[in-house]
Amino acid sequence: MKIATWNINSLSVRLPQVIEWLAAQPVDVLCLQELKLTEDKFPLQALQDAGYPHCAVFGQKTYNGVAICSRHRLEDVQRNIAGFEDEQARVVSATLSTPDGDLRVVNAYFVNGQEPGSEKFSYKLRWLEALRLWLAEEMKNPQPLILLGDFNITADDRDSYDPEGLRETIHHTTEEREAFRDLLALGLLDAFRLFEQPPKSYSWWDYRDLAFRRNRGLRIDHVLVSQSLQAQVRSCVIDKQPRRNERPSDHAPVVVEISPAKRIDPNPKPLTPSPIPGFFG
DNA sequence: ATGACGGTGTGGCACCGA
Repeated sequence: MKIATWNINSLSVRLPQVIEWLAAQPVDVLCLQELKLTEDKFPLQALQDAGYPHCAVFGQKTYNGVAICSRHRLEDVQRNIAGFEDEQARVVSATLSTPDGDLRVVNAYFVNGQEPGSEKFSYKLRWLEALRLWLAEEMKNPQPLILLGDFNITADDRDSYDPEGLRETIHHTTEEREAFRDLLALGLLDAFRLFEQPPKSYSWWDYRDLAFRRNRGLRIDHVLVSQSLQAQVRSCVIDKQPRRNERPSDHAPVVVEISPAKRIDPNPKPLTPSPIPGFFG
């Protein structure tokens, strides 16, 4: 089971790249952020034709917008954070129903925050706290959960091309990193850091100043899994390939692979006797 | 220090992203 997250910065513009990427990386579930379109403009047919008939879409005009596109059925679709009034379409969650069991998928486009001290920054902190409180309730459910998307936060200095020069600037502030740690404290793990990774691994690069070519980037797109899934996480990688496209998104997709849970067989078959005489003495 | 790049909107630029 492969699940991906990708901020595509306008689905209208990036649809051909999304379809092309899915052909090369046929993940089971693709979580998209920054659709920048309303639901009536969502290219459902194209995704169905690509093998993703189950799409939970939460859009709005101009900004934001998120979607979960899946090969498997999606149930109990929820929009935004329960108990938090929000004009902006930033979260869509659904229960992924597979033969190997259910998984709650929470796809989020976190608030950017612009600049510490700004009105948008305080909105970011309120949004983060609301998310934490809501997920604390969600985590009481025994089913495994995955929280993924564009977090707009570097978890620590390894996630930034210039941690010293950018200290306490947006995506690097103590408040944001504390909010990230508070999410982990709910019982979630940063899937990317479960594995050895190439140094200077980033998921976003500014369009300007040849930032991608110079690898001046940030890792702000994250995959967090509930602890019960830890033993099943096989890999977590950033796919830089689509960032090399002609008119790319500024973000690269992140792909996590999760193996099915090993179940204890309640009726194990008795061991068959060896056909080789005398093998067992 | 600033702007650079790219997307959207009903525009002649401003706003937003990160």
